Amino acid sequence: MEKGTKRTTIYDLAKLADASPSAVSSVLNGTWKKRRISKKLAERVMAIAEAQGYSVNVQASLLRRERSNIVGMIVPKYDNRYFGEIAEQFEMMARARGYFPVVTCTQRDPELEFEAAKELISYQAECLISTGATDPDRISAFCSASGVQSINLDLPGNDAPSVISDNYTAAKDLTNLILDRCETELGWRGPLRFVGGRLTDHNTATRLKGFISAQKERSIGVPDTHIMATGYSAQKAAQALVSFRPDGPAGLFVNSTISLEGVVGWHSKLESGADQIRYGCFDWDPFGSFLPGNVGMVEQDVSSMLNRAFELIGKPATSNEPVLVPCKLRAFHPNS
Amino acid sequence: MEKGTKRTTIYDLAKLADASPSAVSSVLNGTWKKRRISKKLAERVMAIAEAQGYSVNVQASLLRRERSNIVGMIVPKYDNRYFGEIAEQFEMMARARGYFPVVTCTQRDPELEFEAAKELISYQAECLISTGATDPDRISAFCSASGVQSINLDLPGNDAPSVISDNYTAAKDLTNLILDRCETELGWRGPLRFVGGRLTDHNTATRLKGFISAQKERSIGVPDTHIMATGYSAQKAAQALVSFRPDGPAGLFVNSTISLEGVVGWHSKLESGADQIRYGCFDWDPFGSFLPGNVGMVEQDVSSMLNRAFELIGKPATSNEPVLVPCKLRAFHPNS
DNA sequence: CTGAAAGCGCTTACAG
DNA sequence: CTGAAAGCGCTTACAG
Repeated sequence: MEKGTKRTTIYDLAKLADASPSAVSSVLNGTWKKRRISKKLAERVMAIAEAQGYSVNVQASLLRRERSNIVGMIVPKYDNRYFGEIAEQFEMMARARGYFPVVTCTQRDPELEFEAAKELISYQAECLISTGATDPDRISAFCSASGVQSINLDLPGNDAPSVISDNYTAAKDLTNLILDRCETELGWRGPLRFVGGRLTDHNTATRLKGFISAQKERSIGVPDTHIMATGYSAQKAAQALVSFRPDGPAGLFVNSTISLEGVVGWHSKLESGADQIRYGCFDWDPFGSFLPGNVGMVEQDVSSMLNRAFELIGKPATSNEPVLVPCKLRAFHPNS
Repeated sequence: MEKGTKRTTIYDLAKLADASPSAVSSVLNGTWKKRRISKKLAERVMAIAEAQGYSVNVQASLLRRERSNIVGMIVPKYDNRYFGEIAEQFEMMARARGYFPVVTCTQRDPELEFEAAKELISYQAECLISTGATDPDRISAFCSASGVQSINLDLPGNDAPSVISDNYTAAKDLTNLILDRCETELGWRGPLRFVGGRLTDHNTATRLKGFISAQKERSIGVPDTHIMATGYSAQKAAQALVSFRPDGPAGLFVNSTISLEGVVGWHSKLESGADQIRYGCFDWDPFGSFLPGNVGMVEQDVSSMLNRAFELIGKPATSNEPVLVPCKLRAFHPNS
């Protein structure tokens, strides 16, 4: 409970306990047992430390040990449940493993991404997880130049191990769900439309493949005009749809909850035929099941992905072939 | 681009540049101009540093300077837009001011909160912002014992300056909005019900006051049974409503988007009379405007709150009287 | 059972 | 214009 401008150090404690700084240090970091320091001294030191509100200067301690315990993560945004959950679970899991997690949000900006990575490395991060990074290879290169391990999450890279969702299978499953619902509820057989994302984005491209292939298996051809991958934002999704005024049944594969916002906005403003629309979304949001027309959503398995990522930490990279993690498909009740 | 187990240090650079470590250090941290080091040497050093992929060991640098640049923030959850936005904006604003932001998510667990605070202080955080903390005073006490500044955000404390939303006014405005809509759309005049949160929670209590007082001004008395502040979770909100089967018009003041989930679930399962229900929510979610029956939401002004908080950093505390920041009320189109 | 000493990588008054 | 030296707070072989 000392009040002062300077924080208490082991030297202060040593003086108060009438012991050497070495002994104090050893008591405080738990090595006193094997240094065979007397229980009596140990207890005295611990009591004094407690009374002084002492807390170790980790900066100094880790500098000496040449460690940092920091595992860094960069994440694009907290504006959907997916990344929010990733950040949250990452923190908990890292802490449970004795690391000090530092998560940085990089606003989907490649420059910020790289700056954040450099800063984390300056702070001696021991491992860096790049989540949904636009340019993961640039970060991996910088990391490896600094002797720091890097791992890609959500979006794969070539120069470091990657853990990503099995986008292809999940997209296929979702497409089949939408098709089934269109058939049973509307008596309509497709083809569906694909809304949101960018085709240059790996995940979008993979999902599109699943989308196409599910329909191909039913002998449904998808015209190019049905692919509306115009970007990541509610406005862009809404824009893509502005010229689309359905005159009968229609089905949409919505890529990400961000696009979903735009789709729902468009849907709610249709003056007629809204009940002839069905859609499903790749990504999860708790309000999803209450949105009219929404038949189901894909929830990515964040815990499993992170578990796989943590398994890679500290291990030498064997292969950069992405680890694929299955997603969960959540189907909603029929819109009768 | 050196590859090796050891990171490059200023000593390595000094050897390569044939200069002293002091000179290298000074070149690299920008003080070389005032130390009048020759431009020639400076440029040589910088070129070599670049070539070696050198990045300063901030741990060592800040230890020497007796600083850390770290500003810590603890936040309960990323499971709604409010806290997600707080974390995101905090990071950007901190970075813009030259700090190294570290955000920790504490799962609404008082113990985790305190542990996280201690850890942040061990890492020499210079200031700690406690957002929505269950026991902010405990954290303030620990901080002040370590000579670290602390600031409360979202939820006030007694032992450190607080920046919070003007819950009373916003709740009153929201209540008035719901009442107005009930009157014009349903021809019904209340009283409304209050759903979600805990009365022991400061914000809930304050919002409840605004809720009551708006109705009092219209001479509407609110029976105790209309106050259903049974906790923070979708299930609890849904549970509270399970026995409530309206046989006519009804209006709900929903406290937080977490409770909103429960309310919307309940609402969507009503077999009849759903169109006679109106509700508004204290907190913002982008899907809010698409939820049937939702007349409007309160959006807390995250930027302003954080601006006020940053103004306090580094300044000696003058008063612990909470700073109140106005909220924005977002009204949705009539559900005619 | 315990302490003196060296050193983690940096910075900065001080003395040329 | 530049370097040697001390020191930030800790840890840990080493020598009693």
